[in-house]
Amino acid sequence: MSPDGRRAKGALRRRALLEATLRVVGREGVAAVSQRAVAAEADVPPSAVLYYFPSVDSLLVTALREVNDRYCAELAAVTSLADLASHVARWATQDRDRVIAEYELWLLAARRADLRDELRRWDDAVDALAARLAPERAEVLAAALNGLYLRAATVGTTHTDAARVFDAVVVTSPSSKLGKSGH
Amino acid sequence: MSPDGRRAKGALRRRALLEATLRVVGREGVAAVSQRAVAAEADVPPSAVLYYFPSVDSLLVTALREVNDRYCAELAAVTSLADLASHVARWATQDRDRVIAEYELWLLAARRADLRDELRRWDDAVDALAARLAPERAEVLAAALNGLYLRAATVGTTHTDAARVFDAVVVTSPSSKLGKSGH
DNA sequence: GGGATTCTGGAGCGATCGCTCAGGTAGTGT
DNA sequence: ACACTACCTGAGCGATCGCTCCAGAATCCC
Repeated sequence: MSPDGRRAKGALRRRALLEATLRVVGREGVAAVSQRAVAAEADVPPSAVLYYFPSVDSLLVTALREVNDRYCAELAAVTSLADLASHVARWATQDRDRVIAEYELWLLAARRADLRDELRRWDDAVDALAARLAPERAEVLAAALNGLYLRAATVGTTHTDAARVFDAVVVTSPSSKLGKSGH
Repeated sequence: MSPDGRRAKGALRRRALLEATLRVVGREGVAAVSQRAVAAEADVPPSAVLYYFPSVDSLLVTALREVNDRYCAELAAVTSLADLASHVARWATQDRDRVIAEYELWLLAARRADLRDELRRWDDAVDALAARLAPERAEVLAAALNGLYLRAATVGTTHTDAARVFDAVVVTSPSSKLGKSGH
């Protein structure tokens, strides 16, 4: 192993560029990701972008893969429907920009054949979570989660909103919904 | 009323530009909408774009509003859950490009404050439909519809898939799902 | 016909894009 | 100190962007 100080510095800059890319996507969208915009956000010269990545596109793709990693990991760590509801509520309240950024990247993946596998990872993570939390209602839960995720990008969804929907998914009878809503 | 041939011709070109815009969005995404790209798609000179619309952006916004009109009208015409399921299935099979295009425009609206009302129209149309088809389960149905719509852009959802999810939304007991699945 | 209005479209300006490249800088091994 | 190598960067090229401008063609009103 050579603890080459040069390489270490380089790896640090590479990471800074990736995070700068995510910030730009969150703030202004995928379309705003350009060599110069990311460089300015990361406070490095524009040519550094194309030194660490073969193209601007590959930088974007790498950032997308990283976002997907984080999302899948977050879903994998969810332990219960109540836990899931609080995640959804947090997305809708604090992380709205992040949710929109993820949607933009998701849409990018939906359009490009070479990113199809990233879409699968996303879907598989959702399906696995749904199957784990509500085996008999997995399909509905997966659809509801995706739907709430979409709503989170639109308008503020509160914790009780999300919890109520998930309750309704697994409840034994719709009339029992009168039992309790606010936990 | 004056059947001015000049204005009639102009209105025709204006409409051709709008539909060309939607085709470009469907095929290559919002980012690909440029003065020259739309002009080429509509087979008019580039300067015509900025004659009929004050800016490229306003052309895009007008196209977005039109897409939203169509989507809301389509939802308003749905009569039953079975009907809704067949719509979802058709989106996923034949209209995948259109769905992706609508998502791109939806995302554009989610990011811009001046298009917030279009987002509301979208959500209201979904909520109204859900309340109409399943009054006691409106929230879940709305979330599930949004979730299926998202899945439609990803991977092929069949008619029975959608129907099964909607059945599960309104079914009285999850154990009754054993009754019939493949219909 | 004449004149006003509406539409058409080519030229081109300044800005930005992704990307290339030659040369400069800095850390490494001896 | 030295050459060596890996890392870094400013300048700039060709292409495209949104948009302006203006001269000409088409059409309606009189």
